[in-house]
Amino acid sequence: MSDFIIYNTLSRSKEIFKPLNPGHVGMYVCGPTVYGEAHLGHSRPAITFDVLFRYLNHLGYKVRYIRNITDVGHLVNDADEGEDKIAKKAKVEELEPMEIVQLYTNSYRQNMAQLNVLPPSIEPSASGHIIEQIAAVQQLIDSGFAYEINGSVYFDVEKYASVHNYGKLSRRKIEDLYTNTRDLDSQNEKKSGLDFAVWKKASSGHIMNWPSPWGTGYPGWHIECTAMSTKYLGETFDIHGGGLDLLFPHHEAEIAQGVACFGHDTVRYWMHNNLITINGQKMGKSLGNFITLNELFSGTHPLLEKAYSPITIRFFILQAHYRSPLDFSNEALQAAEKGLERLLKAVALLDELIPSADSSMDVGALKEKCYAAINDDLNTPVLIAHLFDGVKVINSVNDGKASVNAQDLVLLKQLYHDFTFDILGFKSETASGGSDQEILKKVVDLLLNLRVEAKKNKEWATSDKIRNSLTELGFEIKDTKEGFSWELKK
RNA sequence: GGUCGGUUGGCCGAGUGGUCAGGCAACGGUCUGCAAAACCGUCUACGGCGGUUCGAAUCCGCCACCGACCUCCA
Repeated sequence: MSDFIIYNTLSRSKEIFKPLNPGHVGMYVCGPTVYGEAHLGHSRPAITFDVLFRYLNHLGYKVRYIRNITDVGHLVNDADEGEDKIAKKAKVEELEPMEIVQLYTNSYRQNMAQLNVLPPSIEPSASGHIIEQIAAVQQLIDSGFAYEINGSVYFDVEKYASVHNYGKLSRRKIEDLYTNTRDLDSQNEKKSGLDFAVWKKASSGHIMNWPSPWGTGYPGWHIECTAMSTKYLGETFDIHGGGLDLLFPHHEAEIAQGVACFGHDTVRYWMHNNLITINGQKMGKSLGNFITLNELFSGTHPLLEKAYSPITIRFFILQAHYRSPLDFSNEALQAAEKGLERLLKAVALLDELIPSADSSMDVGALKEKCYAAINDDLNTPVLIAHLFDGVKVINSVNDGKASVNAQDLVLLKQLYHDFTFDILGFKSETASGGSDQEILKKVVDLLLNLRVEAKKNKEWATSDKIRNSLTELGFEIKDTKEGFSWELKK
């Protein structure tokens, strides 16, 4: 089998993945800031790195996957200078900040479960790691790369850049940054406009704050990831993932903080997923064009023609490569919905195929192609294309136009089970179980048996009325040699 | 303004020097009482201009357009 290759943003090239400790992988992915409902944009990194997590598990690695919950410290923009996002929302709704945090954390987890995103190994929250963050800030001060002014602590970018390469991840030159940095009021006390806060003094109206050696305040924007990733994964770990929008300044700052603390890089492979656009424009809270996952699942948003199931969203996202931009449209979502249905139907059909003596398909070659695709920097669109090639064969076997022997059928089932469900994380969403369902099945079977009788007697009007009425109610009726088959469409 | 990325058929979206991407839609056929589903077939594109090459969507140059980051954002 080919090597597993990952595109490392740091080197801007594809590299063979070799974990630091054989058999084990440590990965850290930037999670959500829980001050609002999860939206379409949140689904892409979650799903991308879920597939990575699943695939590494499939390869037999023991993976520790950390995805944080940011519940403190991110500043809002100019409108509310220096105010904590969570605290701001709390005032508006007159709730305790931690109530907001809990509400949206629960909501996020529920949405992730709907998308069939596996829970990470550890989901640490920033508010639960204040002590570690204070320790990290102290370490930065001790190393000489951070300084305290008026109860706030800032990272000294200029000093860092004189010894290390600041900007190596985002490929920014420090001189360019100087000329392009805006002067914000709050930056007055900083030595340089490039410096960023690692600890911020709490203003009078700031609800979320903690005591520290520098007075009452809250952690800076980037320190939580440094503190929590190294706490759980060590000073050096394998993979750090996140959205492309976090490349600068967030991940650049993380690198600087890590190097300043430990004297060496902490991350071996940096991975960044591209963003989802809507009509060619990025989604953003400030642009007001973002669609929440709950709106997507229920179809309640002016931009949506209908509801789209969570697994349809998952399929839509994985049909594009994670490093390519992906544009949202109803047409594309509906195409994804039908494609997914076609794939899942064929996989279900595998259990009904009757093996023959000979085989007209090469399962081994298909398997090799599938692994080659996923091994090439998680090329899920090519992987899915290969799976569709197999779908054609599966359907042909069912039609008696191709054949598969018993041995190949076993291999084929294993292949589709591994890739469709275990690695890509798709699943069938048709309703199942429950006594209501059983009754429903009996009633529909009864009606369709009546229809079979009508057909026998060539009473086409009756037969069509039964089928058309059921179709109107959302059933799909198919006549087969044995009689009929049906399913209830969503 | 700086830095980086993109422009592929009706739509989405792979692909990096010659050979089928794939899905959706459309059209024709097989099957069917008629359908549906499935299968077979058709639709063969690569922003513009120039260059390199026997050969370029793929490499190089220029131009146009779009986007991202530089400011909280997945």
